[in-house]
Amino acid sequence: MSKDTGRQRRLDPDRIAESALAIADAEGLSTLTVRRLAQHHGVTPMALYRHFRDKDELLDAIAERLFAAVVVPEPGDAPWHEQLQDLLAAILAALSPHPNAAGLTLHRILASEPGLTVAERALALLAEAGFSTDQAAEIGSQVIGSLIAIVTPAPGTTEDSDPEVRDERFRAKRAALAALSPRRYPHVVASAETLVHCASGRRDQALAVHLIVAGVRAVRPTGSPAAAGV
Amino acid sequence: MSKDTGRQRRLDPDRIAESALAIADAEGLSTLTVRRLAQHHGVTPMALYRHFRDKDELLDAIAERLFAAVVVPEPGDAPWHEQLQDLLAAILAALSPHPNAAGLTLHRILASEPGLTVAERALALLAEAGFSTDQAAEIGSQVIGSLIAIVTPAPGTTEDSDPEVRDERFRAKRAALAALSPRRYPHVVASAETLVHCASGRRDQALAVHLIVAGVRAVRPTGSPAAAGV
DNA sequence: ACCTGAACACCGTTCAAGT
DNA sequence: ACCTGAACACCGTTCAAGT
Repeated sequence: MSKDTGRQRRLDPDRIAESALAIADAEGLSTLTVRRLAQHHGVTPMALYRHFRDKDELLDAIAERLFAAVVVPEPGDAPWHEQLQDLLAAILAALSPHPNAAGLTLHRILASEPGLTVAERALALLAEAGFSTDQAAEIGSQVIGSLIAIVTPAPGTTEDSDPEVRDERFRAKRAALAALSPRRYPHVVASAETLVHCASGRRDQALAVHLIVAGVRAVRPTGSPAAAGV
Repeated sequence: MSKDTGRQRRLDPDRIAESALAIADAEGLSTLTVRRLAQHHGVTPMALYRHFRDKDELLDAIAERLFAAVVVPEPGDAPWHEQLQDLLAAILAALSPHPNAAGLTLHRILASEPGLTVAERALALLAEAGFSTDQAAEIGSQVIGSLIAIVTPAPGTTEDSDPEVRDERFRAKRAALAALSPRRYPHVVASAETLVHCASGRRDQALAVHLIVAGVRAVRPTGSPAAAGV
């Protein structure tokens, strides 16, 4: 084994953020503590503070990783709304493997280079659609927020590693809804099964993206812009 | 002073939840601790556990208060989408005075009577629109999530009581965006001002509701239902 | 430069008592 | 029935040392 092969410090920001995300994925964001993370690296809690100023900066790094995983589609000739749909699908594809951590991205998209790349592409498409810069900012913020809402499950649904505990809570929730008065809450009782599914993150993502894009198209200013796209 | 006038225990769940919401409003959800809440009532932390099983049940009570503040419009003769728009506006009106606590409602709408009342009305309108029970559940979940996204500001924007500290952070964020390369992020830089406004919760709520309702209308099944509404 | 160890000021929560 | 007091097992973070 030569000395320069695999030469790297035990700790670096990337490896720390990676393992932090893994912990959040496996056991929930609330179990991700500095002390637990340090223990996972066989190190004192304070060792991590050489690489992150505080815990919030660690969470920033996780959000950055999530945005970096978005495969932003190249600008093409398709209508703006099709390209927007593809971009939203790409964001969802990056976030949905990490439901416990996805919420971190909500207010951090402008705080890292990968996030800015995603935001820039979205705003460009909205400008192409004919929205003013202000409208594009408003709508872009709303759209990213809706996307996070799609992917973020109720706390405690993904966090328990024991599938029995999860299933138990699942059944309990369904039973609670089924026990409601069908006279007072007929639609809630009728939709109980699907509502519980939605609460645990198993949403129809294609429908949700469709709904978002359709909404954006509908509020588009009527005067058609110089750019392409129906 | 007669004995039966104003006779009530120092602590009861309603008063506790009320003051808890006030603390969250004033100084942020992260400063709402059991110990701080107890101190506010001049009582030992454990005294609160006579009225709430744990902190999560306290948060449930706050969410219930928020849903209870929604003035659900009476069913009327207007088209379903107008009634839906009014319902969403009513929810927004109840949540937006409490941006720091609004996020609590996301996954708790089915956990209290006032929340169920709101959910039932929304599902009824979606059924009237012609959606199946499953579709209505999917779409209703998505809509409530988007609403929360409208009202929830970036953490730290409302939490600091000092307006100087808030303004300072505000300026810092705007400056950071303005300092970006206009070649790489032209649209982000152009929208910087509005993006920062949106991040701090000052969204165009009417536009957002319009976008949501328009999206719901667009994904509506084409075969028009027996019920009224264009 | 990178990590340790002890300490500080907090958390939510349990348990056994008090009145 | 309602509240207290002490304690437990945690937090994030500071500071002063170690190598």
